[in-house]
Amino acid sequence: MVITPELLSTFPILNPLPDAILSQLAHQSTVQKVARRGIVLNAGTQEENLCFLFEGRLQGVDFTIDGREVGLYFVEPGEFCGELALFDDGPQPEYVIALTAAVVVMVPMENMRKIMLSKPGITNVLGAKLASRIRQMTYQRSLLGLPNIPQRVCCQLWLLVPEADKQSMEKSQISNPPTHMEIAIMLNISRETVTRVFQTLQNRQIVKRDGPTCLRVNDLKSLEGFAKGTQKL
Amino acid sequence: MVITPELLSTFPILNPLPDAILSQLAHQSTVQKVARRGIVLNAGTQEENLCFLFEGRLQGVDFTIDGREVGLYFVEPGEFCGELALFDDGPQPEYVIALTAAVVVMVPMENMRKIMLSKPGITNVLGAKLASRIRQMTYQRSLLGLPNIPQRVCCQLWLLVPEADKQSMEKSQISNPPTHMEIAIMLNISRETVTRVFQTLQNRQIVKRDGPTCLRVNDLKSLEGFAKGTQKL
DNA sequence: GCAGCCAAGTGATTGTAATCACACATGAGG
DNA sequence: CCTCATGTGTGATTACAATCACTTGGCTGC
Repeated sequence: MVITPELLSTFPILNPLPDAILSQLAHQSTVQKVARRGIVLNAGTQEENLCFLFEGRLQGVDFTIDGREVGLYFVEPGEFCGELALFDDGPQPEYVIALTAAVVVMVPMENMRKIMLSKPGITNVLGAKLASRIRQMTYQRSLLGLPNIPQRVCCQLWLLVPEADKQSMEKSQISNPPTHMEIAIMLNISRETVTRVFQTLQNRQIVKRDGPTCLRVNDLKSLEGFAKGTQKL
Repeated sequence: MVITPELLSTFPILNPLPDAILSQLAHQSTVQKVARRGIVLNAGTQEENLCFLFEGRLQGVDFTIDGREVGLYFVEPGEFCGELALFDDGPQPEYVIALTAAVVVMVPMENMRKIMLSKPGITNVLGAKLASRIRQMTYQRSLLGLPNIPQRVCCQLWLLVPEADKQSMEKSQISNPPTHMEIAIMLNISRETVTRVFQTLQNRQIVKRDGPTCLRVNDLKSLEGFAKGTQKL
């Protein structure tokens, strides 16, 4: 598969760049197909690529001292990851793995850094990205503080509901939902516990599995209630 | 108390700035004494000051949906906080409170932003600061993944040991250590549990209280062992 | 078509930290 | 000096999620 400037410009952060730079970047970048569970970015080493997600879903993961997996964040199509080194030349602190088969565009860090230097606008956008990452991590940390585990799960589920559907409060659906295990490591709970919460939600017709690639949310109101803590599961 | 350019230049990030800019900043900034438990930065609103810590120790804290306090990070003298809005103009996501009586220098966000624009070097340093914050949060998140609670406490304690002393592996001390409660909210555990771990450490002569403002660490090796998980408490 | 693998479902058991309800110590401030 | 607030120490009890040990179900690839 060949990388066109048009393809690059589908990524919000690259979109404002002039065509000349985009086509240059397009030449230097590579497309990679990653299998489910495949490693996209390695921890510990200095990454030489910025990773743009075209299709699929990624997850940033870390490990505890005793080897347990810890889930940090999800990456959705149109987003990118691995940008930390752009700012401090340090090693990538966490792994990024593919939760589904995914297509990513790898843009060499060096080229990106040059663009950053010449285009303050891009620096600002990248800075804003770091800032939003911190906001997200702060929120995720506050989730971990919830002593009520089912509520924690509902909050995470609520986060996965598309923003558009949250307004209308009609039925919604989550495509390619993370596995129970993937949710479990994000929330610091066991896989079985996630399963049991899902069982309860299904019994109450709040969510419903629709094949392996889709989770229907039939009762957004209730889900929100459990997430916000106004109703107890 | 009056702010001199010299005082500002004691902060590593401001140090490289030319004297002219420093004296300008000095005029625009204010010193504030904050009482223990006093609020330094408010969450939810857009902060108009960058906050440099001169003396004391601060803590970034957030709250869960159900109102529990969550500890995010500590701020040590020479460091600063509240820099998120510089990048995305968003609201401050977390509170910053004083753990001890503290002296802070408040630098108006607007002025700092101007300097950022004119001095790419400063932008880089600020970007690096965000990056290091993400690294710190990632590490802290991995701590929360530890199922062994005493180990979690020891890790946090180990983090508070001055870097210099970690090399020599001699006795060390932590001045103005956080209270048990402050540690508890960082680690998502109860205050009593922290107390009990400290009891065990004291019984084994690994740490020892030396007045309310100092915690002596007599056996760094053991503490490290517990933190890394090579020994069990 | 079957083997093998991974995700998910489920019951039984257990450990362990949260919680509650105190007591005590210390220091600040009127 | 006494009071109050705050931090710490401690036992008893309990709840609740982790863990273990399975089974089931669906998909993939040979």
